[in-house]
Amino acid sequence: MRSAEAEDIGGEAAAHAVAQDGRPLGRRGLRTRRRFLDATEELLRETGLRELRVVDIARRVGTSPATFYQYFTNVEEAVLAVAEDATADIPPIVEHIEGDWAGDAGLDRARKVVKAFFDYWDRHYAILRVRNLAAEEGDKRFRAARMATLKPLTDAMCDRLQHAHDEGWIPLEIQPYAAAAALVAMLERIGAYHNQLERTEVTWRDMVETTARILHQTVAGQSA
Amino acid sequence: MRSAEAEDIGGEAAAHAVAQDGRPLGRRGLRTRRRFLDATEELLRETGLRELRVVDIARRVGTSPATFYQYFTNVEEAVLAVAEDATADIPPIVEHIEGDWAGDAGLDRARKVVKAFFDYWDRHYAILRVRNLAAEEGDKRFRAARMATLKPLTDAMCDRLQHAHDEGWIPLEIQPYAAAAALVAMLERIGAYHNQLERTEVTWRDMVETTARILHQTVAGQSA
DNA sequence: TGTAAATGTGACGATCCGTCAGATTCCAGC
DNA sequence: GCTGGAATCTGACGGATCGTCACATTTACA
Repeated sequence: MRSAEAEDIGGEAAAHAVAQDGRPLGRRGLRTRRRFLDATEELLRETGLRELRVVDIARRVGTSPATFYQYFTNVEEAVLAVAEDATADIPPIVEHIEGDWAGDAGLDRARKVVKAFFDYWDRHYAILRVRNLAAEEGDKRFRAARMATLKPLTDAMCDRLQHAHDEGWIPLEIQPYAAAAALVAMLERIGAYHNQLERTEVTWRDMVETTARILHQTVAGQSA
Repeated sequence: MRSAEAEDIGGEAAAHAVAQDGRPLGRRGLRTRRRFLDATEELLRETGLRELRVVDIARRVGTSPATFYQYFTNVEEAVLAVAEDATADIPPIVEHIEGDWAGDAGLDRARKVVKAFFDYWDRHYAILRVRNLAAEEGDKRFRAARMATLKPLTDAMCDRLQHAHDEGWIPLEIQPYAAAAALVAMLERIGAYHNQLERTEVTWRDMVETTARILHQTVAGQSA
């Protein structure tokens, strides 16, 4: 439910959003921009990246393609803006990571992290997978957007691994930053397709519990 | 180096390859088809998925777009064929997984697996990331292609985890299939961007060693 | 209410898609 | 080596999307 006063028109970027000619956007402009972004994400869920057409986005918003180009130079830019919005939901997950990972409390912490991460991907899967592809294809803006979400997670995880080192919980051959990256990579990939894995043999609960245990074992090692 | 006698024109699929009207392909046709596939993969490396144009593929092969459509109904189908070819390099990795994972020998086995997996991704990254996107976007053919490469790996890994269970190396709460999927997911994701992680702080060797240890710890647990 | 800024659009040339009829190349059999 | 039919290739075309521009409409506010 949105009120007219506190209308949600997007994250950081939207506040400074400008039209293609550089002028700052007014109330109506911001609303239109947001509708384009919503339509972009919807179409990304419904059809694939390659089938994403400016015409379709404009049609869904009920406007003409020409209008679209007043807000974005091309589809990629709209997709990028959607991707940047997804960064806003990361801080709560980081908070779950910070704290004590020792023993059973740590295992429970691991479960919370995994659940939060799965939930995050379930909400944003359409844009996240596209963002990651673009990042891997070398687009610097998308790479920066991915970094903005993964760095806080990796840093927090790295911090815990460093602590585990100091406590002697895990072997010295495990490089904290490398391990943090590996664990985040695991979470990211499973987040992307855990729903495809869940069948009769493997349930959502199995995936969460097992992933949490791998995570905990790696971060807390012999702490129990 | 290719001889005229034993010309490599592609994997399984190519042998049964037919033109769009159903006729089987002759010698020249198979060669042309292979050139289209090579050009497709090259362009996938050089430009992105969204920029992949039939015109460009045809131009690179030195033929007209019309010719392309005699071999494939659209770009997706050519991309799919390239993806299916990449399955051929999987068996050697599976062989590395099979065997005893206990103790230091197991750790060494883990290293071999990680190296082999990284190498596999380095060779095929362009097509693999596109294949995975298409699979996640719901395309059944791409999903099947991914399954064809990941299932042997996951099954082999699952087998080792089951064995670890039986030996009491790892806790019962770790579900073998779920854990196998998680580990393969980790390998896949790190394979996709380990080169972006490797900087002054983290070297290729760090990534291999750390990933191998996470892998070994999860598969062999307290076996040492 | 009037006016300037903000926002939206029709129309257009360029490019790509996918198809088809017809041209060109290959090769087996004479 | 010649030839007819099969295999392969292509020019040309209608349809669709892209991205741009000059101009129309709406909004904000004095």
